[in-house]
Amino acid sequence: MNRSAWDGMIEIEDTFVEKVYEQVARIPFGKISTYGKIGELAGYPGAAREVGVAMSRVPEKSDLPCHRVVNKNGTLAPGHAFGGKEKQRKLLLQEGITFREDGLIYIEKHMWPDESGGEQLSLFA
DNA sequence: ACGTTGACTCCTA
DNA sequence: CTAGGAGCCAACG
Repeated sequence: MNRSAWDGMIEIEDTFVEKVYEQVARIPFGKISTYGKIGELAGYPGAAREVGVAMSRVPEKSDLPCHRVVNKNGTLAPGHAFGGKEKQRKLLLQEGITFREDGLIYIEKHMWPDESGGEQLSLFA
């Protein structure tokens, strides 16, 4: 088709960033993931830093749930996103994410994908 | 091709 | 908690 058909469309780029966006978009409601894990899922293990950069490049109009991506420590972004950590914390709270008293997220509780033993997926009955 | 940069992660102090 | 340093990797000028 002509390029006119792509008018206004984002160019299809098979880049690292593209795949990262896909993985982030797959994070289910009420779950969170880490930069490193997202990069790993995207096929770029160890590229946690670039995942962060990719997030910063996300257009505001995008529906990407970037607030569900946190660093492994359980802390939120320094504040570049969402207009501050407080806002991100609120977004996560609305999704049922629980925080510790020190403000850190229970990573292990809401981590996605859930790779813990697989006791949940084992049930078929 | 090279040097910088960065919403990372791990370590030490 | 903060402050460095090192390793890591892709995007960008």
